[in-house]
Parts: sequence; structure tokens; C-alpha cells
Amino acid sequence: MSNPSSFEILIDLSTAILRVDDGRLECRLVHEADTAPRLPFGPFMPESHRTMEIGLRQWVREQVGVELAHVEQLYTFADQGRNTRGDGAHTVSVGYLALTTAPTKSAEDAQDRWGGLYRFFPWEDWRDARPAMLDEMIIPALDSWLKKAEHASERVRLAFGRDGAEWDEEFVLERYELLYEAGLVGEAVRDGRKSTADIAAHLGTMLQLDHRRILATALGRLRAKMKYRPVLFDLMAKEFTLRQLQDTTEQVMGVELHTQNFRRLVEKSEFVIPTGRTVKARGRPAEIFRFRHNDRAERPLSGLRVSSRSGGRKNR
Amino acid sequence: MSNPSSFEILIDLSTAILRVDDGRLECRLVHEADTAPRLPFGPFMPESHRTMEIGLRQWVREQVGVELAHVEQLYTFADQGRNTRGDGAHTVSVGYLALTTAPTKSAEDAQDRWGGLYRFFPWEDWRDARPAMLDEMIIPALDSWLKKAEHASERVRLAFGRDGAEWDEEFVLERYELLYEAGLVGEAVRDGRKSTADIAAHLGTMLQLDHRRILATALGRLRAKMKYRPVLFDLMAKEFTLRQLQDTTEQVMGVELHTQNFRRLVEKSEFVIPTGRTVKARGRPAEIFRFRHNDRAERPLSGLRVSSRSGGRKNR
DNA sequence: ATAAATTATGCTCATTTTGAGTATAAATAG
DNA sequence: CTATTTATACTCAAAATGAGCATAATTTAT
Repeated sequence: MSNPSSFEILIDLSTAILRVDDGRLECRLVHEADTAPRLPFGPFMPESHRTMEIGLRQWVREQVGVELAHVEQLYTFADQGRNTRGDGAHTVSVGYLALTTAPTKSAEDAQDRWGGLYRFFPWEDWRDARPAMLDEMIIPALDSWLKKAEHASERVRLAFGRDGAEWDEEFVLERYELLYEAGLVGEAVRDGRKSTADIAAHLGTMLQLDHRRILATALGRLRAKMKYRPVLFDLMAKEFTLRQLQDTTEQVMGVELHTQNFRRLVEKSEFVIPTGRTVKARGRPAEIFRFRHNDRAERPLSGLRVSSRSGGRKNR
Repeated sequence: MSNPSSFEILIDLSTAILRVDDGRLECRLVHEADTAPRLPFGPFMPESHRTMEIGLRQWVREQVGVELAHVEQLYTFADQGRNTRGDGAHTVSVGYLALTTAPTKSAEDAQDRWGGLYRFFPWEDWRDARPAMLDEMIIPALDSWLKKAEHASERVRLAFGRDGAEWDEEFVLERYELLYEAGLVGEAVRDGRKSTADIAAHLGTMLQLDHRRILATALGRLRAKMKYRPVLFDLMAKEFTLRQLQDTTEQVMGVELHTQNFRRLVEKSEFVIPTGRTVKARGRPAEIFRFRHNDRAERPLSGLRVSSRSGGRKNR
């Protein structure tokens, strides 16, 4: 255990705060002059932060000021050269995911404080159809990269659902990492790796430091978690229609769902209770529901094993 | 982002290395004079470790010398007072899970290098029956703690499957944490918390620092992961019978399974191919299988959604 | 006012998966 | 040769899933 002295390490606590506003999945951003946007973050200061979560909540409070409904540690990143600032300090970053309830009055915020999540990962949004950029840019670029990096071919196959593998919507981070390694995203260019800058310019918006990596981790984790824990409700307002619930799920999963079956699933789960009231819009008025909180009668914490609509998830 | 200077932080890389030997789930331990055993660990040294995984592999190599089949970061713990050594340095520990293939010739190791995992978590082993210690010690002690700590009652309910909630074998960490908070495990005594030392003496073997917490995280994660990724095979030898596969699964999940249905599940999954050979013992000889490696034809990486045998999982 | 469009909700049906057995096969142990 | 043990095969009902058709309750267009 040689030399257990300190190593001048700085720990960043960075948080991906997600919400769904008006049916759109968004991430809270902080803008600074002359740089890419960033996530809320700050250093872990053990003298004043008894736990990391306390520290993170302090930074979020100071920089953002939103109420966090769910907070969860994601991953600790420490790779050399991927979270580098001016000073040469070694920086490790601990990424967190936080969810926040849908805002009551939208568009109250300054326009750019919340950014649509798929701006950063356009290839992850399959709601309409398989994104064209996959076949037009990403796959060809990966193929040409694979000539030099054959060792990665199995990873590419699984992450991007090729050669009979399925597209797994949870593999958000794996896909981002491959794009980074292949030099196809802006951060690779910035970090001075061998890269293809012209393609990178089209593959989503860059963030500072390793924040897009953290965001990818957040989305992947959220997609996975929704299937087995009822985190979905931490993204909803107190009351909602089943359509809104479905919209939120679709936004997160990046896939369209079969409405009737989704409804059946939700009702069976008993996570939700009808209020009796309805809301009017176009078409038949929808009933308003709310989440069944920590009642005595609460179901075991299964999630929603959502089943996608026939249209989605086509592979090549 | 005030004051992003360094804070004299030391990062420990600690690894729970698991294997199944002769049908028993074990964890690699390091013994030192006059203390509780510990996991292999060492400091992260950014100067020489380009990534944390490189660092961890170095410590494992130096202290242990086993081949790791699967390595996965678990969680980063930084709570004040739970990983304290003599020197007052602030220590954060990053826990890892590593799996290792079943050893060919068992009992070659010195006796105490590998310890049965359920020594540390006797309440997690439901293979035979619901562990008696739950009703005899743990639940009553928790109940009496809850009188002073009412806020925790919902957590206890979910973690220990009370009042209609189900016992969820994945909640290993949640249970350990509650036992710690309630002062019922040795580490709470050691850390100087309000505790019930006489009970703690019976609730499993202590480890150094926060290593048992990391180990709990490891077991919980492994149990969860087995259900959706084929990590199971990283615990098996190259060839095995379906009974051995089932034994391993049962060891990890801490539950007995329905043999015929397990077999059906495994065969359908196509993770496994028969070798044609059989192995003799008592009773009908069992066919020998091996894992279908990264073949071109590999299935999507689903796991085994194991279904427990009727006997198991009874709640109170 | 009436038809068309739109959205919500209800229901059916075939298929697959699951949970729980019963039955049979191929060995060893006595 | 019989009982015991372990492995493997097969059955069957119940539950879950995937896909679609049908109806209800509104608004929008004509």
C-alpha cells in the first residue's frame, strides 16, 4: 500500500439535473462567457461537506436553485485528460443524476437555462424514427475508424445494434464513449485526440470538461432505472394525465409506446390513482391522476417495463 | 465555484473480488496483524495511474495476484467518519466489484485467503430458509431503534420486506446501511456511534474501514446485474454442468431455484452450448456445457430472470 | 347543425412467458 | 436387483405481452 500520502486531488461534484417541461426532456445548463455550457458543479470540500451529497446540494443551491426530487450518484470519472482545466491539478469527477418535478408555469426561465437533452445526443432520439444521422454519418465513420481499431468492433456491434444485435436504449454511455474514442465528438477534438472535426461538428452540442459524458451516464441510468423503479414520478407534476405520463416516458426512453398497453401497465401497477377530475383539450377529455405516495398500501417497487410501439426500434 | 484548490484528499481504490469455489461464494480477503480483515486496496495515484481501473489492477496484482474476469466500478463513498485511519487525512473510497473464474483446484490457497461471503451478511442467505436471525434479533432490534428513529420506518419496511412489502434480494446495501445506522453492526461500534455492541457481535464478521459497506454494494449490484446481463459466466470455469451454473446463481442470489425452470431459461437464452461430454458423480451423469463466447451469433445481452423455487422468499 | 377529426379509453385475442408440477432416464449405493 | 440420487423431458394453467379493433367524448371545419 506504498505511500498513502495525499496527491493533490480535486474532486468535482457535477450534477445532471433533468426535468420534463411541456413534454420535452431537458437538462439544466449554466452558461459562461466564451465557453461551452456546463452542468452545475463545484469542488467537494471535506472540511465543510460531511457527505458528497451535501456538497452537491450546496452547489446546486448556489448555482441553480431548484428543488431536487431524486438524487443519485452515477459514476466517478478519473481518466487523465478528460476533465482538464487551466491549472494542472488532478481532477476526479463524481457525477450525479437529479430529477426535478415538471414546472408549473413553463418558459418562465430565461430561454437557455434548460436545454433539450437530445441536443447533446441526437442519435438517441428514436421517437419519430431511427435517426437518419446514424446511417448517414455515424455508422460509416465508425466503420472507417474500426479499420484502425479492430479491437472495438464487438463493442460497436453491441452498442449500436449492428449485425443482428439489438439497439439497446440503455447503452447511452457506451455509444458516447465509442464516439469519443473514434474522435467523432467535439470533446475528442478539444482533448487533442486524433479526430474528425467536421463530423464532430454535427454530432450534438459539446459541454465543458467531461460533462457530456456525465450526462450520457445520466440518461443511460435513467432509462435503465425506469424499468424497475418508479422514478418516473419524480419527473411529473403532482397531477397529470396518463398521456402526460406516457409522453414523459417516451421522452426519456427515446421511443414511442403503444398507448393502450402503456395504460394497462400503469393501471395494473397501481402507482397511480384517479382524481375523478378531467382536463379538456382537443378530443376527449383526459382523466387526471396522481401518484400514489408512500401509502401503507404501496406496491413493491417495480417499475414500468414499457413495451415499445411496433414502429420503433428498427435496426439495420 | 469558489476556491477550487486542492483539499488534501486521498482516494482509496478498494475491490471486492468474488469467486465461487466448490459451490460457495467467496470474497478475497487480506489479513493483517491485530485487525479485522480487509479487501485489497490502495491509493489512487494520478501521477502513475492514468485511470482508476489501472490503479486498482495494480493493487490487486501486488496484493493478490488473481486474474480478474470482470471489473466494474460500484460507488464512491465519502461520508465523514466511516473510512477513518490514524492520520487525519480525508479519505474517499471508490469501490469496485471484480469477478473471477472458478478455480480449477480448490483448497490450494491458504485457508483464510478467501472467506465465504455470507459470513459478512448472514441475513442475506435464504437458500435454506428465511434466516432465523432476522426474526430473532434483527427485526426486534430494528423495531426498538425505530422508536427513536421514526423517519426510517419506510426504509426499514422496504429493505426488510415488512408489512406487505417483499424481501428484495437486491437491497443488500440498504439493509446493511440500516443496520449500521441502527448501531447493530460492528462498524457502528468501532466508529463510535450509539450502538448495541452485544447484538453487533452476532451480526456477521467485521471488515476494516468501509470495506463491508463496499462488499454489501458489490453483492447487491451483482444480484441485480445477473438479471439482465450475463455476468454469471465470469464466475464459472470454462466448462460446467447446468447444476453448477444453478449452484452459482443460487449462491449469488441467496435463494434456491426451481431446477427445471432454470434449465429451460438457460437453454432458451442460448448463452450455453453443450460439449457432448458428460461428467459422472452420483445419479445420472450431467452434460457438460460451455459459455457461448462472443460469437457472431451472440444473443442480445439479456440476463437470466431467475425465478425462485416455491420454498424460498417467505416473508413475515 | 352536422360531419370530420382528434384524443382517450375499453376490450379482445393470439402468443409468449412463467410457475409449478409430474414423468422418465441414467447413473450409483446397498 | 432394488432403492436412491441426480439429470433431464414434458405438461398445463395462469399471467404477461404485443398488436389491433371498437367506442366515447370532445373540438374543428364546413
